[in-house]
Amino acid sequence: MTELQHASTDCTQTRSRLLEAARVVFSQHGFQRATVREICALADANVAAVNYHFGSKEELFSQALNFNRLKALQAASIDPDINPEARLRLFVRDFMLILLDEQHASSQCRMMARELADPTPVLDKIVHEAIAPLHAFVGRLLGQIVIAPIEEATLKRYVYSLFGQCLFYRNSHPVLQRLNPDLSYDIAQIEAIAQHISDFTLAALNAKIPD
Amino acid sequence: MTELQHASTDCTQTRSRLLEAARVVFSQHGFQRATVREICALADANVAAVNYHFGSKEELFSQALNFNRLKALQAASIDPDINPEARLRLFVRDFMLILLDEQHASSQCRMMARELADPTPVLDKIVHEAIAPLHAFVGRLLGQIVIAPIEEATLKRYVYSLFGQCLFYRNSHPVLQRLNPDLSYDIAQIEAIAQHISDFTLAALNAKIPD
DNA sequence: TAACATATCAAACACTTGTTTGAAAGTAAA
DNA sequence: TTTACTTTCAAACAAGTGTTTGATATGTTA
Repeated sequence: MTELQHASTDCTQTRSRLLEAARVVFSQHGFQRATVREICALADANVAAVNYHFGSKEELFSQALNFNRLKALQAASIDPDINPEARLRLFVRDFMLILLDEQHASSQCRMMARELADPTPVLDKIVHEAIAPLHAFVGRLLGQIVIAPIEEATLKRYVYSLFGQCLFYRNSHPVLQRLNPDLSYDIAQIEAIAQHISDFTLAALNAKIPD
Repeated sequence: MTELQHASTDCTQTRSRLLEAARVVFSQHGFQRATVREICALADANVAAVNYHFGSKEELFSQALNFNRLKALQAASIDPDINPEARLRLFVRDFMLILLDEQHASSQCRMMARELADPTPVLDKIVHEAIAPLHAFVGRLLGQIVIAPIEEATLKRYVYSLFGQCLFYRNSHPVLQRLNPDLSYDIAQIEAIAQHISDFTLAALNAKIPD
């Protein structure tokens, strides 16, 4: 059986069930805490299935990663007919939906966010294929908003300030949950958060102009 | 031997060596990945020492926590003789030094920051004793800067925006390291980061006034 | 010194983890 | 059907983990 057949015929049912289960479990517990046994249980497969189909837990994680949604996000915020400020608002809104909306079936991206603070061997791939382009994209976007010429290093700090605000809601979620116990995000709340971040960031950027 | 003696006599040498080693190892690897064996090796003690002196790894972690530095930070930024904006700048500077300066012997605080995204049984204690007061403190500070009356929820989002920017440099450190491989922070760089965050935040807050 | 509590240690325990194995079941072509 | 190959499975493996144990040292007190 060739590679191509291996990837398309229905003998891959278990394989794709594993991938989907992996995304759920990894995004919930992170690479380290997620166990092969839990993934296999969710996929209704034998414990040995992961190593048979993927070779290792790490390779399963790597193949479960999917950056399509992040790429689509950038494509959607690139329309030249709308001004940069509005494009930023669109971007932040979609980004926060990816990060926070559990219904949004974007566990492929959420499983990524968990690993940023806790290096796994796959982090190099994540940074190279997803984060670096994303930072470059946001850098260009912010560069169009701040009209005055600014140094590359300064622009970088703006990018960090924006991502810092966004990622806080995901990274510090366990803390926020304890600070107000009835926390849960519906779409309206996520959009409100996104609007705050956009307002806050745009206000800071625009105030830079007079300098 | 009473409890009091137990805490003061020199028979506690091993005990305090364990506490110090725990702070180093926990702040480096986090609670989950840190191993009792590594802590004991660093403390030059037997593996059984942790359970003999503390009962469990978790209790060792709990006792190794120390919020004094965070409390001192708040006390230093409360001087009423300087205006709120300058107090904010002081706070952010000290906070970033705690978060980023490896020399600064503040591993007690850094070991805390690692756990925020990855709940351990001790997170409740951390949130209750350290983070909640810290958020409240920064909330009051920001409230003095934004003169116009704002809702409690809005103020909260300002606090999140500030902490998000600060914590980003710690939480996303593995990512930043890969984005520019020659990354390392000396005091001047940390102060530059702190200044950016303060500038960015104050610009955003001041721009809010006309609304 | 003798008796006693405390502290240290090597070894083992109990458990979880990712992974491997070898047999059984399923599938498709000859 | 027979043959060859793929997939599944229960069981075991190997390594790492926090913890416990029982003996041995150490220090204190009577």
